[in-house]
Amino acid sequence: MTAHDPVIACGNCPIRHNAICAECEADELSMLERAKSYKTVPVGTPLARAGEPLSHFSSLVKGCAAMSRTLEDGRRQTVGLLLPSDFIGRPGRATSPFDVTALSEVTLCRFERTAFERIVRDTPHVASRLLTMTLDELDAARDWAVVLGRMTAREKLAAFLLNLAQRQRSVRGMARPSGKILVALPMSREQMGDHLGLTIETISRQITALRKDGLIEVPSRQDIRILDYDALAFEAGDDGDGAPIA
Amino acid sequence: MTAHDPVIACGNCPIRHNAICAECEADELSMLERAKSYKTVPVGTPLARAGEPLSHFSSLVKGCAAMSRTLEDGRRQTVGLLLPSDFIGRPGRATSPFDVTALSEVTLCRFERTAFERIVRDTPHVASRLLTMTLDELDAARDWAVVLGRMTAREKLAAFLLNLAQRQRSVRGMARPSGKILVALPMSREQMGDHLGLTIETISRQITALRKDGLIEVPSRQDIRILDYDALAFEAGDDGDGAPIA
DNA sequence: GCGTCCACTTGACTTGGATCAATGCCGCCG
DNA sequence: CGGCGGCATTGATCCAAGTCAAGTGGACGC
Repeated sequence: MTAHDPVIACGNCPIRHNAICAECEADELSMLERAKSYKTVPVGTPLARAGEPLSHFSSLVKGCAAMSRTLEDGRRQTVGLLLPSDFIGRPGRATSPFDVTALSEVTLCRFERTAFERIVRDTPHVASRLLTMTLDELDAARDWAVVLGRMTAREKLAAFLLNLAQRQRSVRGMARPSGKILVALPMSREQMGDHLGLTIETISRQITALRKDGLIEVPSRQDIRILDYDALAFEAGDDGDGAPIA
Repeated sequence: MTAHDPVIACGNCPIRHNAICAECEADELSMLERAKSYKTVPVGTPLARAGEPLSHFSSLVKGCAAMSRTLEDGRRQTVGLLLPSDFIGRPGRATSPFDVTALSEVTLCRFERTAFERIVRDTPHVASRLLTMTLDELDAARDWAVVLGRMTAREKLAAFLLNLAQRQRSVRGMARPSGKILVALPMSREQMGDHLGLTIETISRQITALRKDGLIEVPSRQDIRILDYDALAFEAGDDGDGAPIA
């Protein structure tokens, strides 16, 4: 993206990790250092509420959160699952268009919003990195539209498990996995339903079906072991051409 | 977003229109001028194919296009409707993740990809504008997920008509409309179905239903007149709080 | 160790939208 | 002007997922 490769790493904080490079002045680094602060919150904490002001731009360092919208009659749709390296908020807008809720204990790397806007404006590496991240999120959101609009319940569940497996692995630095993979479900069946546009009962039935078909094991409520990655990818309508399912 | 307001306008081309400002050097302007070229193609032209290289970054100046993915079994989902000011392609990636097809005669303002990447890198205003546009598209894509995941066929159609009405008006510089509005449908029933995750028959039935309920008129196959904007917004689950339906 | 609670699972039935099958309508071309 | 072809509408039926209603089972407190 830029002429500089990221060099200086900083734990799981993607802003500093990806946006600062050794060739650039130390000023940028110290500016980011001064502006950022870490915060850890327990499971269930609302990190943002739709329409309400958001004082910080944050990047998720640890844990898992869900971005969702709830209609007046109670129907809820999760529009994004946030895992480490994903961000909350945006420069140039004071309010969040969605609710964001911590699905587990969550650690955030936070930047006060106006300070962050200044950083984005003055630091081409950060702006460039943020653009790349946003474009990637956009592609992922559009991929997910295919799942929501055109897939059966079984395909939706398979796509979800594969997506989760890939993202959990990629955080740990692994490429496309294969064979048996233990996937940690950081959410209840209800939240899975909200993510996939299904009811809790349908989620439950499809988990049972995939289990009976030998594609997955369910060691506990919050874990699913994928027994045959490629077979599950086939169920998800992924023809194996590497097209990412979100 | 930036310290500079856009001043120089250029027809419907959003890059130059929004990204260049009178306070900045003339160099930026002439660089963009040299790099860009216009191209007009007839209805049905493929503007991009999923997985295949994309030589240009383009912005849509006139007409309408659909971004879609087709599964192997023929199921298709439109993941984005492109209207004037929307863009095709992205810096930093040579291939398109989706098919893009012209739904009408389309005029593009095109920048050769590597030249555009240089412009984005060297011109903070363009980069900043592109980031804002991408963040807006991301919000819109996530809003659409609520429609696809949680709405009934009737609600989906209502949301679609409202969305189209708003976007067609906003191009012409109007805010949220009300009363009777003629919406031009730049697509077949099949393409509407692909956009909403419904079949052609369901689209047809729901149009008939909304017409019989006095919410819309159907003067021709490619036009729908909204008779009561607020009532239609109610059908779409829009509580009128101004929350955009995509 | 025993009850209680709550999330999950399973079963029975309903229903919204898909599917299959005509039929209608309009534009176009000879 | 008349026939042809493709899109759109309408009707009849089917089925996947939703809804409503019991169970189950593991975690936790007492």
